Amino acid sequence: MELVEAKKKFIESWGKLGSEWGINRTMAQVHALLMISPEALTTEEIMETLSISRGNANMTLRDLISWGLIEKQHKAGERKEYFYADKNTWNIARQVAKERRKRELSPVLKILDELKKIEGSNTDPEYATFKKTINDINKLATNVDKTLDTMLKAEESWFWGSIFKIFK
Amino acid sequence: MELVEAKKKFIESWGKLGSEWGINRTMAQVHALLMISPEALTTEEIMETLSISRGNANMTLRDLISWGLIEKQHKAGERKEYFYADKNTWNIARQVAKERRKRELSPVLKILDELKKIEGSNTDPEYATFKKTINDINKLATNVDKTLDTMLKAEESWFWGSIFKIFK
DNA sequence: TTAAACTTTCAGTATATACTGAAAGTTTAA
DNA sequence: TTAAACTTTCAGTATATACTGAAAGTTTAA
Repeated sequence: MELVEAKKKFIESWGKLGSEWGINRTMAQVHALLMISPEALTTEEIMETLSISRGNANMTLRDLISWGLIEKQHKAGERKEYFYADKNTWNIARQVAKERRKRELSPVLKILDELKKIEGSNTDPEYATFKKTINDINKLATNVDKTLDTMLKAEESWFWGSIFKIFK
Repeated sequence: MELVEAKKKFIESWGKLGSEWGINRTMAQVHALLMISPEALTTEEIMETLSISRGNANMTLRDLISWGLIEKQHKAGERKEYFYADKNTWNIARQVAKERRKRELSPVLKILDELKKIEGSNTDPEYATFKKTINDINKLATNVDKTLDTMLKAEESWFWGSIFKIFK
């Protein structure tokens, strides 16, 4: 396999994985492209490489910036904006975890907290089952939340070292 | 908040969370409904409660079964099929992790493995960056894979106990 | 066997999501 | 100021995804 072909395959796979995880395919592809690009790229170059429109490229790049996955760069004496992706995989994973926690896990935790307060009689099976399920999900979600919190603060080698020390 | 209202809210939230994670909203809602239902339900009851068509209900239920999240039950002397959801949250989490690992993580690992083999010169920045990114992602993905493997075999209390012992 | 009671399929349609491309907006240099 | 070189917006459209509902299929009981 040629490098050019391998790049294509990587971009394609990353896009597919993204779409399976609720991330816009194009966004994942642009991210993939920038991750394997040694230099920052312009909107123009991204549009051309991935065959997408200017509008799409612009929106997607802004989105990636809001996810903290890429950054704008300015080159001296140039008008164009360049886009550069952090290539440290651990940072990427942490960044994604951080954003998803904020955008998705936190709101759910808030709702679970409210739902925990519902009153009723445990002799009512409807109530008992609801109560138990909500409590269990809440416990799990809280544990995940705490683990993510630790992960966000952790160094990669320490994190995996700790995990594997226990899990062996 | 009344129990009825709380149930609605839970089903709605679960559906939203699902759709954010690449799971069909209706599928997540049906699962939510069954999770808070003390008794197994018929297709008919599910259709009515969630206002969905027979076709949709049927497909969704089959999907949930293929994810290992619900099961068919037969009641003596009845023609109808009943659907029942495992209510153990840890089992649910494990089951979802297991399926997503099989469906999504494994294929990616396979592709990364291929892409790792690409040959080239490290003096070529295009090659060097590609190589490094692929290797890093591969390492991370492998670690995640191993951790999931442990999780799949683990008891809930042991798992979280171990995690928090280290993370404090 | 038949027919009632169910489940499954799938063509057609609706809905949600993503994308285009041109127009409007902004910035910079002269 | 002007105009060239860019970026942003967004109405209109395309595409992907989900859903409906009726017809076909299956199972069971008598």
